[in-house]
Amino acid sequence: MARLKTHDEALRLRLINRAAATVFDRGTAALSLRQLAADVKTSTSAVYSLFGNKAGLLASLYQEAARLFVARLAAVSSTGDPANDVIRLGVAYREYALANPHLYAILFLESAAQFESTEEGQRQIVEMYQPLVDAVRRGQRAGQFTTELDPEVVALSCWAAAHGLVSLELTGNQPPGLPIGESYERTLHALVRGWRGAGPAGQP
Amino acid sequence: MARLKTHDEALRLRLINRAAATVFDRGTAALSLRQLAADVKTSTSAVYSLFGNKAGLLASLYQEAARLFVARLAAVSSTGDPANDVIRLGVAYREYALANPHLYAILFLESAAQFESTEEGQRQIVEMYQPLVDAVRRGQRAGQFTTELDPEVVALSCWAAAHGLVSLELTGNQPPGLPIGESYERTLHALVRGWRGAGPAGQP
DNA sequence: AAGGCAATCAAAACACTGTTACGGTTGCCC
DNA sequence: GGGCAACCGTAACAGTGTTTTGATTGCCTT
Repeated sequence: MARLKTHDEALRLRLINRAAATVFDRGTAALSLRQLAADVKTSTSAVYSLFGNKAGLLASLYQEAARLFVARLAAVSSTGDPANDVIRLGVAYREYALANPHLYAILFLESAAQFESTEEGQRQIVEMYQPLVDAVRRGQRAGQFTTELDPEVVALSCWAAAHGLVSLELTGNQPPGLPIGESYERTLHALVRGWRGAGPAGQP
Repeated sequence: MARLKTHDEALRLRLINRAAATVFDRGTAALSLRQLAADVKTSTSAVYSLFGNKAGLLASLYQEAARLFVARLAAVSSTGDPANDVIRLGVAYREYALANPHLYAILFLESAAQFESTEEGQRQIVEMYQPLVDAVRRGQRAGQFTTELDPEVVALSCWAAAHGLVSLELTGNQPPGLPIGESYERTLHALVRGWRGAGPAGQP
């Protein structure tokens, strides 16, 4: 098993950085513990001492990816137009995903209920959602969104729209001849417009 | 390499069915060619003769999953209310995904630009999109959607919203305490409402 | 109709993978 | 300083996908 917090913090960092680099441009399936250990001039048992196993290493990468992601969203300043803030958060979401496709994949695609089900993972998810939920709440106060629903519900739908478009784009499941970049902001605008008024009933 | 269309079509079917069953309830990572061959009372080289390699086998599973998916969507009849047809297509989409999570994963999650980039894969994608595009086009004619955009764009946004919610649900990335099932139809309704009128400019 | 030939499947070897058991060295604490 | 636990290098284990080898088989041509 793993004993975590004694000696070589430096080795731990080197392993994490090298692993992140490999995953960053070749994916988690291409990450070999043997190769990783050789790259950092150590041996596989170091990985097992520090992270327990490969899943533990990937969990650490998950946390690192989440940290960067939260920072990216936090860098989106809030203006006096909350509805537009939601759009801008969505744009930042896509920018992060396109800039770090493999880290994004760790966060949202190949997680398969491994890290998120832990208490720490749940906390990370809530932290990632927070800026969007806040923007929606401000938008409700400003009369830009319906107040018949919890802000979390509206935020989830915006999150899912952004995630859906980005993930179709990254996995190559977009229909040919339809560049997603051109539809992206338009879709977010349409969704925001749809949440402007009206609950389950149909009138705007 | 593989020579495809000679002898044992029966063996090919047994392999596909068994592989589909395993992937269906344990995922592609848990699919071992050795175990698969043993289950069907043959040897690994049969797999290589028939499918080339594991990727080829998974490509065949992709086509099978796509076939089932297209059939599921085609089973959604079109009514006189196209906007509502879009919602019902979205519901069918989620039903398929929840009933066959691993096949859905093959189609949209772990594809990583393997099968979709082929010509056959592109054709499959277009075929899957078709019912939704048709419904949107009917909705445009009925005045339920803006006519300032191609129906493909509106359809893509609805597709992405459904895909986003379902994929967050399946991978466990939903924020705690927010069952997606309750927000699902509401989100689709909001999006349809948002596409009712107005192009890039903001007025409804 | 019989022989030759290419294709198909079985068995085993190869090059990997993650993981675990074993030892020696190292650093800390009493 | 000495005892002791922890860390990490080496090597073995179990499993994977793939390739090679070889034998059987079924079809096709002469």
